[in-house]
Amino acid sequence: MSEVRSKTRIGEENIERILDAGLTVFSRFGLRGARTDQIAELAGMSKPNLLYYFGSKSELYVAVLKRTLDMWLAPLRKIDASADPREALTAYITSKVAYSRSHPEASRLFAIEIIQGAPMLQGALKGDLAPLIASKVAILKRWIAQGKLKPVDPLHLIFQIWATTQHYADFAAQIEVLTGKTLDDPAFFKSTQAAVLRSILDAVLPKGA
Amino acid sequence: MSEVRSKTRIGEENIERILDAGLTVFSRFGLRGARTDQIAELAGMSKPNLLYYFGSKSELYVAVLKRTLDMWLAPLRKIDASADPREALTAYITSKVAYSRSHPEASRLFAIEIIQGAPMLQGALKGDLAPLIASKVAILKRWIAQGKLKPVDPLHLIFQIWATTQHYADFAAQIEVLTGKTLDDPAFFKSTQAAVLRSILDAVLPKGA
DNA sequence: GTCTATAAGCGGATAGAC
DNA sequence: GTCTATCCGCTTATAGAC
Repeated sequence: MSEVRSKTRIGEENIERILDAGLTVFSRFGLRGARTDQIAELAGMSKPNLLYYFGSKSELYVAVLKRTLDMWLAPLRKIDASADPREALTAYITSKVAYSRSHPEASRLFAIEIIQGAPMLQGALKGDLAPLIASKVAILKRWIAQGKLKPVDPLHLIFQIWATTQHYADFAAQIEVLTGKTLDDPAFFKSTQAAVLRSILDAVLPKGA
Repeated sequence: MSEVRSKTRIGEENIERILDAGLTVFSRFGLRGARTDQIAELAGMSKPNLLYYFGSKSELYVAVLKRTLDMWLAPLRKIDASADPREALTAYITSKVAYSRSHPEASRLFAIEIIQGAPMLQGALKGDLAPLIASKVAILKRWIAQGKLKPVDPLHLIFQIWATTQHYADFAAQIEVLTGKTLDDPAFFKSTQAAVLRSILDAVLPKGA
């Protein structure tokens, strides 16, 4: 609720370290399951010191969510009506898979929050995400009307992209058991990107496009 | 670790109620975040009484996971080499989406467990799931060799099916914000099933099949 | 088998010295 | 700004009567 303290260099550094540590722990255990102790230790400081910067555990949780959300939505914002659909979708899907490799914890953080009913994220979903999605749905509809995409349901298409790209971050533990690989393996990363891209483009691009 | 008590009718009933309540709470908060109190209340009994049947919270958690896993894997087991690929995949995908409607909590339970690194499920993944997947991958490969499927990566195909079908259970809160609908809405359920089915079949069935 | 009461310990948050 | 010490509520689990 209250303001985060400190604007000195060392203070800023500590805040960054706390937010990073918070992301790691919250993305694994959610708000309830996370231990403040664990976050403080990971950030390399004492628990009271952490609480000097963030007044409470849930305040820190909200700060982590908020910081991560912008980065999370960046690739989607880039989809532009004037772009070529194939190129725009390719760029979006490619960057989403890359994001699952570079920021799996961010993906898992939102996954846990949403699985729990998005108690802290409801506002952001309704206030920020919903209008953003509405505008992108309009773009997809225009492309469909122009015959540049097959007449698929735009929302289901977006869900499909999210599901398949984020799956490799959220379910990495299962994927590693079944394949022995992670996205950090260059060959596996490449085959993943290709498989996801191909299945979606096949489903939405008109024949011969 | 220890054995679950009681084999009387009333005892069996209580055990069922506890397992059901455990699924509801664990699927929302995971092992750490779940409160034994809450599970007991939902099961309509006192906490000590719950602990009479299951010695500890994590023992109950493992029991819930175990009970749910079989049901979870049932549709996959049915995929048969002698079946027609289109029919087999249609049946599998259709039943997975139906399962996301009828048992969203089961889906979310595994999602949370796997996001957390599958600490309790590692054994089951390696011992039960891995061999099962290996056998289904072999079937998919045979179909590809016979020209009945496009030459896609079988594992990525399975991941794609899991991702897109389970997404509607795991991210239901987000989907409800964005569409105003849940899978309990008959029209939305139908459009979801159609969209998921079409995108995957389009991606894997040879042209004209 | 089920309850009330309670032990035992964890974990979030604060006090106050430095 | 950071630490040690500590408070206190909450949660798991047990004891023991019924």
